[in-house]
Parts: sequence; C-alpha cells; structure tokens
Amino acid sequence: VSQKRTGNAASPTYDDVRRIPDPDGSLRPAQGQGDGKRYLGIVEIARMAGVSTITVSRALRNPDVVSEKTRTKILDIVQQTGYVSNPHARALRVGHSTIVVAFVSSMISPQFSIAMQKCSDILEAAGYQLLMGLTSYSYPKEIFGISTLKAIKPAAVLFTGVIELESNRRALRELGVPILESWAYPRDPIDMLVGFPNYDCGRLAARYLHGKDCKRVYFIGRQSGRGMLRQQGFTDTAAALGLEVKDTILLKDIQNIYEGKKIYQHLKASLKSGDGIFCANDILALGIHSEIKDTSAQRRAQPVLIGFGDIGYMSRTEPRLPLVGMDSALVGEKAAAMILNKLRGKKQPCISYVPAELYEPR
Amino acid sequence: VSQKRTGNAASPTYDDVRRIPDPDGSLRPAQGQGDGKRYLGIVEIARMAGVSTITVSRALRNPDVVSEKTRTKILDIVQQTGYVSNPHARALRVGHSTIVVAFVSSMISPQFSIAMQKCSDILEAAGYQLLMGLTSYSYPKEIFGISTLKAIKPAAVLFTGVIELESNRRALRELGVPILESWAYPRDPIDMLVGFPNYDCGRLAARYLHGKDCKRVYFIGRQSGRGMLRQQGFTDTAAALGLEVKDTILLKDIQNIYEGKKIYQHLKASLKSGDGIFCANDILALGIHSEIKDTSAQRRAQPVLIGFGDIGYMSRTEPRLPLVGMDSALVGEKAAAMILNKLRGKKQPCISYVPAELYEPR
DNA sequence: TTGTAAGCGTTATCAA
DNA sequence: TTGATAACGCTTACAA
Repeated sequence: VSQKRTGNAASPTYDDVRRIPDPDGSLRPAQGQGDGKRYLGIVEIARMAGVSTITVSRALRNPDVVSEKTRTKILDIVQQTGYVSNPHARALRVGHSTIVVAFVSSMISPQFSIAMQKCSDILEAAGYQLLMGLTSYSYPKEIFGISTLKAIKPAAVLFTGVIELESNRRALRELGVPILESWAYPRDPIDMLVGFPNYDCGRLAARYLHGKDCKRVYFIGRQSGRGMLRQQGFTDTAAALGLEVKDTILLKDIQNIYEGKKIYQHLKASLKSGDGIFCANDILALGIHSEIKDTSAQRRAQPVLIGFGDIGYMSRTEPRLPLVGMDSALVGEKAAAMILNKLRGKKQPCISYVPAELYEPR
Repeated sequence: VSQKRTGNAASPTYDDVRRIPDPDGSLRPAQGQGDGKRYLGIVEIARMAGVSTITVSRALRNPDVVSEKTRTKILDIVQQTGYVSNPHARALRVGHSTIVVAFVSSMISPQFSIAMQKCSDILEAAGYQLLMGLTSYSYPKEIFGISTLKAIKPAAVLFTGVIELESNRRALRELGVPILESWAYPRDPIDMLVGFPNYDCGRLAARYLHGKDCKRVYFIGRQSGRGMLRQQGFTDTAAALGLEVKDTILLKDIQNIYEGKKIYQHLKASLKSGDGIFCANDILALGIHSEIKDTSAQRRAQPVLIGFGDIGYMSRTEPRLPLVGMDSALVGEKAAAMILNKLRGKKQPCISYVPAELYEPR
C-alpha cells in the first residue's frame, strides 16, 4: 500500500487504482495485432492463406460460397492474427456503414436508458454499433442530427419518439435506410414503428382515479409530444367519466426530480382530500411522490397520485407509487429485432407494439 | 380532432401525433440533396465549381490555402447542394475516423449521463461524433469493446473510469490515438486523465461524520474500482479520527434505488442514534435516504447519512442529503477540451483534475 | 494557388 | 470455387 498524502481539495490524493496483470486466458482478448506493428489488412491475411483477398472477404461475409478447406484455413489465420476488417473501407465500398444511429430524447429518464441498453446489446451481437445522439426534445438538435446522417450513412436510424417535422420525415425517407420510430402510436410512421399508445395511458390513468373515487383531477406532464397525447387521453376519458379536470400543468423542460417537488408545493394548497393527480412523466412523478410523502405526516390529506414510467424500474424504485407505464427493455428489444430483420431482408410487419399497462402495487 | 376508438390494451388507440408542416426558414435544415437523387460527391461539386476535386477538399479542410474567389464559389455550391463529405472515404484515406468512442460504466447514474451530454455537445460542435458503449462495470464487455476499436479507428477514446487490466492498457496504447481516462486519480494514466480523487471522497465523508459527533460509522458502496478507493479513504480517515468502522457493505452490482432501501432495512436494526453512514454510490444513496425518511416518523433515531454523486443533480433532487461529490458536467467539458486539444496538436498537461467537494444543504 | 496521380482496404463484377 | 480488376470518395505527395 502506497503512502497517502493528507491532501485537501487543492492537492488531491492519488488513488491506488488496482492493476490487473495479464489475465489467465478466460479474460484474454483476441490476440492483439502483434505488438504495435502496423495494421494488418485483408491483403496480408490473403497472402498468409495463399489465396486472393476476395476469397478472404468471402470467407468472412459469405462463408457458404468458399470451400470448407479454404474457409477453415482463412478463419484460423484471422483468429490468430486478430484481423478485423476495416469498416470504413467496407462502408465506402458497400455504400453504408454498420452504425445504427439512435436519437434519444433524454438520458435522464430511465425509460430510454433501459431501452437503449437492451437495443445496443442485441445490435452489437449482430455486428452493428449503436451511435447515440441526444435530441433533448429540441427541434434544432433533431434537425442537426438528421442532417449529419447523410454523411454517416448509417445502416439504420432509430428514434425514441416520432418525427413531427415534415421536412425531417422527408429527409429520413430519402436516406433510403431503415427508420424506426417508437414510443408513440401514430397511424403513419415513416418506416417502422415500435408503437406505444400514449392516449391509452391517459385513459388508464383517468379510469384508475375514477375507480379511487376521485371527483376532481389534475394532469401534470410535458408540454409537447407524448405529454400532450397522454393529456388528451386523460382529459377525454375524465370528461366521459364525469371527473372534473381541475387543472392541467404543462412543463416545457424537465430536468430533475426537484421540479416535481416544486410543482407539488404550488399545487397542494388547493388540493382537497380525494383529489386525483396523473403525472405523465417519470421524473416528475418521482419528485411529486416523494414530496407527497414528505408532507404526508402533516394534517392535509393526501391526494391520489398515479405516475408514469418504465414499470420494472419504477416499481422497484417506489413500491408504493401506482403508475401507467410500459416495459422499456421490450421496446429496445423489439426495435433491435425489427431493424435486424429489415437489414437481413426478412419480411415482417412494419409496426409492432408495446402496450400501456397499469401497475398497482399490492 | 380524429375519432378515438375505445380500445383497451389489446387494441391500442392511435395517437394523434402532431405533424409540423415544412418550417418557415428558421427551422429549415440544410438543403436536401435534391429529392432522392443519388449521392453527390466531391467530384460533382468540383465539376460544378469548375475546379479539381482536391481544390474542393482544400476549400473545406484548409480554406486558407485556397484563393478567396475560388473558396467562396466552392462554399456557395456546397451550401446550395447540401454536400457533406463522406466520412468513410475520409477515414479510409487519413487512417482514422471522426468518431470518438466513449465507454460508459452505467447510464443509470446521472453522473455519467450528465458528463457525456456535455462532452458530446462540445465534440459535436467540433465535427466529431460521440459513440457510446456501455461497459456495465464488466471486464468482458470492456475487453470486447476495446477489441472493436482497432476496426473503428476512432479519433480518440474516452472512459468514465480507469483501465485496470494490463492487457487492455497495452491494447489501448497500441491504438495510437488519444486515450482519456477519468473519474479516478491514478499516478499512471494510459495517456490523458481528468482526475477525480476517490480516496479524498472517503476522507471528506469521514471528517463530515466526525464533525457530526458520530462515534460508529458504516460504509456502503460498490465492491470494486472506485467504490473500494472511496472505502479506503473512508476507513483510513475514520481510524485516524478515532471512529469505529462498524460495518463495510460492498455490493457487486447496483441497478436501482430499491437496493439502497433493502440495505437500509437490513441495517437499521443495529443502528444507534448518532451512528454515521457514508454511502459512496449515488443510486444507493438516494434509496437509503428515501428509506430513512420513510421510517423516520417511527421511534428509532435517524442515523447521519452522507451520500455521493453529481452535486448539481443530487442537490436539486434531495435538498436535504449532504454529499461528497463532483461537478460531472465539468468532467465532460474537460474531457472534450483535452481531446480536442490533443487532436489539434496543441501542447497541454496530460492530467487535469476535478475536485471532490463536500456539499451540505443549508 | 491549383492540379495530377496514386492509394487508403474493401467488395461487386465479370471471367476462368 | 476462385481470381483479376475496377471502383467506392476522399486526401497525401508531388508537380506545375
């Protein structure tokens, strides 16, 4: 153990970071390409195997067309040398890369992180890389991101949302690669869709509050996109059920849990016992829930709150918060599967679907 | 407003997704490349400008070397046509791409999301793309990820951590591109470092608890890597201050807030009034904090808890949780700046530093 | 300041 | 089943 200085913020103490000597086989990576020697290309592999470069290429991309003997010889050499083909050369020749670009609305929300993690795992196993871009619910960022696609020539493009701007829809179609939208359920997706019915979320929430004997209800959510869709379903259904929609609070930008707390602090003065709240945003819902609990010891009666989010994550996080939600990992999984099918030329329905579900803790 | 089916989960209702007609200029993207016509290359641009391809290339990469007149003519045409150079051809020729690969330990933790968002913004503005890979604190994933780098030929590689495996350190050095480690403060980074002193985190936490008159303290954190470094600093300093380290709880894998709650439920039976807890993981700290609040109304006295995480995020999320932490956005910002400087050939110190800070809510 | 020629590492095409 | 050749779009090296 090395000595530690009694440093402070101005002179930090070094960390004794663990060093793990070369692993014992189980962890060993594919053989490095000979200790810093220059990049081995397909030409060298071909020479070593005594075949032409195109045969090496075929052995890797199209093994069936190469004789058993040649193929095993080539693959052995590839294995030994750790040869990896140059994706830029490949992309240049075939006209597109093996990169799948994903535009994510936000990384703070666990919904999208969970979906992207799953999606990335599946695509990676199939030899694609997931390149993530953050749109932060901003049109200019979306436009900029889409404009870069022409250059990147991705194998496919994925959105945790649907595209509203007609010019972007057109630009995406013109790319000529698979486009997958998700997290909403429009009638006319650009290309492929993992649908999720936001309108139904609002409906489920209204029914839930009605079932809890609420008479007056509030909606809280994002101002645009999916937030509005959930709000419509909520308002329509509330009206049909005879609930009074007392207030609709729409936020432009949601960064953290604290905003939920602030909203609730504003709201609580006007809340009566048995009022219902549907908070259609996961981050806000956590904040509101926590604020309700903080103030619950006081005299004022608690409202009935129903939140929103990834069911797996939210149910573990806050066992006592009922919510309308979905299985985000499933969205990621379906998205990856649809993209791979399309890239492999398999026929499939271009719309799949992940349901809105009501989660109620026991 | 279109009609809504009274669907249920089995037959979802369509969402009335908003469609925004072509924007009025302010939002319009760079001119598309002529309605689905085939890709315009540098050759076409050169022909249109009446110059050679290399001149177009120079006008874009090295404008100073091209005459004012030629340059403006070329740039006009580029503008009009929306020409974007093919990064694969470029990468093939120059030997590396404009992709910066970032390996992120986890996306659930806001620390890393915040840092990556900032980093991505800066790199993007400089013409690089940030490709994110998830290591999930797993050596095999890290090894696989690093093995793909040889093929991708990134402009630089970034880690939200430091590399422990010697074989990986060697493989990274052999790539010959800038490598940036972060979130720890080792003496011997591979190449560049945005240091963060984890040992000091533990020390700050121990001092804080000592200052709160705790006699017995607990440590909770991750079993490996940075968690252990914080634990060392905590244990060493606690001993020096005469605190009894009653228990050290190390977790292998931390997925969500719920695990913090479970731990605290286990722990609380043995807690006495005035005991101190340092929870050196942001996700766990949120869960423990919330669980302490939930059970605080009961008779048992609350322990003193100090958490860990991004100060901006955690302080807004839970105003009442004191913590040891850092400014994650600053890590992302410094990382991006160092990478860009290195890529541009500017001299700079290869280690920079983000301090561990104590945050205590008023 | 501009241009010519060559080549980056693959794979499509056609021929054997 | 295998190979020769050309081409993908760009930029380096050298020449004018």
